[in-house]
Amino acid sequence: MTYDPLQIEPKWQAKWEADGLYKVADDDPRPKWYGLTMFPYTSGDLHVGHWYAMGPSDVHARFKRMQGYNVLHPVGFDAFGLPAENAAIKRSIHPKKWTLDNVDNMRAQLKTMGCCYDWDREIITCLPDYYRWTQWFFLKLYEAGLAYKAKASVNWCPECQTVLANEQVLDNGTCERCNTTVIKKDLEQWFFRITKYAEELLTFDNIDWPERVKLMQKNWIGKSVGTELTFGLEDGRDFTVFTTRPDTVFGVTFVVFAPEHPLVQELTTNGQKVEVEAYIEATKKQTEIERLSSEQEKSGVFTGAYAINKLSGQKVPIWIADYVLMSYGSGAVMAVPAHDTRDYAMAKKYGFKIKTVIAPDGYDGGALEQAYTEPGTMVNSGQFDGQPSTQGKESISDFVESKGWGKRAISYRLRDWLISRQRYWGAPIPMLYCPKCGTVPVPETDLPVLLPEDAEFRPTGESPLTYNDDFVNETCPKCGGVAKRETDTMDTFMCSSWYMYRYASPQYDKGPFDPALLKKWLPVDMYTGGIEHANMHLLYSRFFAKAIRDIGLVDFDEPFTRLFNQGIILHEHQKMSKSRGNVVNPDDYVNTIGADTVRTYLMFIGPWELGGNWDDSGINGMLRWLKRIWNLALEAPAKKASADEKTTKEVRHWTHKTIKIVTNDIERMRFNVMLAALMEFTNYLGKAKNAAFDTDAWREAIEDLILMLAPTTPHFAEELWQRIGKPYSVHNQPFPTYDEKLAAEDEITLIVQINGKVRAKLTAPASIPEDEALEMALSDDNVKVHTNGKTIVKKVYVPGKLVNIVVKG
RNA sequence: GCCGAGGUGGCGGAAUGGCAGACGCGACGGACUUAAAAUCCGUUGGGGGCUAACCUCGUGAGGGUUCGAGUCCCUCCCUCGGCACCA
Repeated sequence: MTYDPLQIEPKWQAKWEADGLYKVADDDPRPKWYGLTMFPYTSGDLHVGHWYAMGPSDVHARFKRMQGYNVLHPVGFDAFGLPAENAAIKRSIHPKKWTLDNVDNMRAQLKTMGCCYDWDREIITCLPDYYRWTQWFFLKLYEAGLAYKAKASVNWCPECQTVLANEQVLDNGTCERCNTTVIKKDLEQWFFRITKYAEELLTFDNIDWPERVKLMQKNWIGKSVGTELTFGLEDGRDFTVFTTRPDTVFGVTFVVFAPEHPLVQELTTNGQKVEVEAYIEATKKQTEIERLSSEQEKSGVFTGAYAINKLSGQKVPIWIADYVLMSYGSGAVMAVPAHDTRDYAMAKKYGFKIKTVIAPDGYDGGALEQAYTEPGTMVNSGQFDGQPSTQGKESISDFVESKGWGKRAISYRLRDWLISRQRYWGAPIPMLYCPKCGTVPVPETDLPVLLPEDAEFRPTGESPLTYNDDFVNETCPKCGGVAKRETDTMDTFMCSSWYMYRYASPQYDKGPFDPALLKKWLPVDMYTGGIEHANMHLLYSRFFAKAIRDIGLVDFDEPFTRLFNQGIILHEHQKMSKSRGNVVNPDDYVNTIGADTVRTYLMFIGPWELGGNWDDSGINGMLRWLKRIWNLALEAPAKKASADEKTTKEVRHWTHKTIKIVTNDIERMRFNVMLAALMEFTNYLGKAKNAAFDTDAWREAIEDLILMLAPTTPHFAEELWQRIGKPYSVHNQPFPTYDEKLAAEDEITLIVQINGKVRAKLTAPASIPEDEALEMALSDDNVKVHTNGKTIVKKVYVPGKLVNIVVKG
């Protein structure tokens, strides 16, 4: 009988399911271990990219199981959202049907992977017993003052007919879903106050996350330390600017307001009105990206008004320009052309004075060729002259604070999280508007606010729910009068900000989670998924954990203790996408060579974090390898040689050496190297078979090999385990452990170098002392050739490794 | 522009500062076969050398540190990712 994956894989999947092999018990006394993979979006079919995300993380979870942990490794479906709705519209079917059909399809496909999922814990975010709690969390955040409604200039996608979070706008100014150019709209929207946690989100203490993700989040949050300065107006009023360079305040030669700044309308003089209005209109027409492009030439318009620099007493003109943003700092900046490249460009174009106040080393007092933005010595700055500018930042801030002209301040680039969506397929925001009582939250006991299924969900720019009278008209829970429901739905990132908690008690109906089980399972010990969520899901989830911690629902600060980002799997060296038509469907491979081979091949392509190109030319190598193992384990050699002690010792050495490498590599998520080590081991066993077969050492080697393969090829290992006569199930066996003494080499290859070049490779005992090693090296023939007639200057000995002899002449 | 990751045979890739190219694919040669597939054995970085020992060049380019550099440092080139008029 040869290895036949198509026969054995369905057989074991059925048996595992019937036996509940992967059911996770909450009362298991063993230490818990929570390994989570980012749940898939219900986009249709599973492709090779899903396997790449889910296969290796299943291997790691299975490894932890075998190491004796009570492992929670659940799966579910991220099921609300625009793609489902758009696809449903295109096909003229209901998003619910489309989504749940996809769930059925994807679940069936997932089961063919042979992962150790406990399907009783599956969650689907678009079902009422889930989104009820999404709404419940909204109410909790509202009560805590972390959810608020405000009019804001928001990103609007004309194609999707909805607002987008900043994170959903690509860097070319287009919608991440449909690549339509995003425009700005002023709308009343619900926000979560993520900015309240900006500072805490910058610290990553006690979590083991990749540096690049931490850095991406730090860049996204964009902390700047500076000073808020007040400037005077001619009518005696004040306004504020934010600057990181208070040391340059004596160099201010004009002030710039964002076109939307509320003071602009008041301050603009009659003579400038026409020009200012025209500029504001032109700005509105620009996309955010055009406006923020540093490529674009600077432009601006004079308001006719003047500001007074309190420190220098100078009067400077107030302009408006589109490069100043209302949403950052105070929407107004002091312009210092001598020391800021943007202000310099404005000054050159419109003829503002350029006043040097920070002197570079060796400055001769002449005009600067370009803005000097580095530190230097303060000049033309009154009482502060002569100070180093770094010190000047502090002394000017002190001075300003003492005068009451401003204070030290911190600005963040991070904005509050906009969660309203004017679309149908999402969790309704559980709020009511009463003409008498104002904004009223839906009482917890009335949850869920069900998403009506009979809605006309074509996008119109308003939420489709607006046209559903049964949904909209409601009684005010406070006064009993007529109230109207909020018709916007929530951003789906809200659903995924708390799903990891739901797995702890997925059927619990008295709250989003059973507090005792949450305490048992959370936080997630190992979270894996793509890095594309660095500034979205991963940041929102961290915010969410901190927010509900402060509400008193959880007692940890971070939801994911360790994070690992796998890379992207490409096809034809491009990202897989339906529109490009290069999506690889794993089913075709599963139905011909089996899931175990696909799992193995995906892990062998390269380091998991780097991703790689799917090219099936190498996949046969994996199948060949598994077949070789099959024969190795099950077939007696044709010619049996007699076993000697040297052979059995060598077999044990290889076994333990391999266990050591494999254990280490799975912990490090270096699956490609782990497989290489297992291949070397099988190559060795193939050579040793004739002599070692039927010895205890051989049987141990085969058993340990099967156990080491169990996480990677669960069906294959189960079948072999049974065929060598071991009791079901291989997946309840402990992972092999190694004996350091047996794993250690007792003979080494001693490398002999002359001037750093290898001249001999000698076999020596691992414990060879320095003098013996040198003697052995120097008596080698080839070494003699290279040392004869030369003076030995130096001898280097690296124990157990090499000798380097340095010669001269 | 700033920050980060990376650049190693025909290909995917391996290598705590210590044998560069593990492991796999592909290719070539051989065994088995009427034949093919499958399987098994061998060879496989370039150049030289009796296809021997061995020598030599070689990890994007150029310098440097070191007994010794794919690995550390400096300068530069290329690819990918993030941020980008953020005051």
